[in-house]
Amino acid sequence: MKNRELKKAGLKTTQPRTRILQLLESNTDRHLSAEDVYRCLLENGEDVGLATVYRVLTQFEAAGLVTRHYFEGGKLAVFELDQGVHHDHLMCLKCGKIFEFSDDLIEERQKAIAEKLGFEIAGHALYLYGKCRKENCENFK
Amino acid sequence: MKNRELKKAGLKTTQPRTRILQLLESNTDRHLSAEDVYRCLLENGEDVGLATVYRVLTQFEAAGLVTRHYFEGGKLAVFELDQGVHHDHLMCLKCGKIFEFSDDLIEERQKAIAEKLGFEIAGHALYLYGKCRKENCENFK
DNA sequence: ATCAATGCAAAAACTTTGCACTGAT
DNA sequence: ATCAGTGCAAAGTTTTTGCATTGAT
Repeated sequence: MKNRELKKAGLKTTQPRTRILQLLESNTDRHLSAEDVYRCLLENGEDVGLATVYRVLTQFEAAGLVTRHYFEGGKLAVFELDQGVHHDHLMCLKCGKIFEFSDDLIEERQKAIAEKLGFEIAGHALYLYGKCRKENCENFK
Repeated sequence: MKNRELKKAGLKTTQPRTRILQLLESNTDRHLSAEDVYRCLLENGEDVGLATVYRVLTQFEAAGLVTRHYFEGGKLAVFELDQGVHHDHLMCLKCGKIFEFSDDLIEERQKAIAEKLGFEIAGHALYLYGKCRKENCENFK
């Protein structure tokens, strides 16, 4: 099924691409940076280059397979497997955990606002930042 | 009045800081990167270093005078003078122009969502991306 | 066999830091 | 006179690119 997705995107089924897709699939609850992906693969004995990870993730993004996020604090981008369902993000500044949510009302309002301004929306990103409940909150690494 | 703001932030009134604040004040409709600020100052015959621009902008941010944004496409951060009124951003992917808006309903929903998840909101960012009306739309530089 | 894809190393892009000098009080 | 603030150059981070080699069809 990975192969199918790659094929559909016009990408040859290579080892790095398959492995990266697998990794993202088994980490749908996390958002990984290119460096994260690279390290994970190395730890699993895969022999990839960081440049390839960047290239592959960029290709995946172009193919609509993954979404790239720039969270507050900017710097490194993180990637998330796109599972078809749109959602926004809520990030704990203390432990870095990311929660996802979706709100029809907000989506509607966004559309209305854009329309009023004569804008054709191509994408949008809503990030909330805060502190999650202590019980669930681990310390930021 | 610039001096007052700087004093209030515990920052000495120096030439670079005053100039940068002035520049931001006369560009409230644009969002400038550190590089932008640097170039503008050089063009106006000011003799500043890029490092100083970064330092000053970071200090301004810490003092709550400016807000740093990481727009899609990430990479370079842009800065906006904080004029007290919260607002969200709508960016034209074609010409780079930024429109500001604010919607009470969206704000409310955000609060409600965070509350439901037991989250204490510290900040949030809503960015819409799209294409603005042709008539107003200049080409991206 | 072919040509896309990879790994490595080098470069690029953006930002921060060290340090000796300058400037505001 | 003092010590924060500055400019410059060097270093740090994250990401991209060039090129010879490898690998999928």
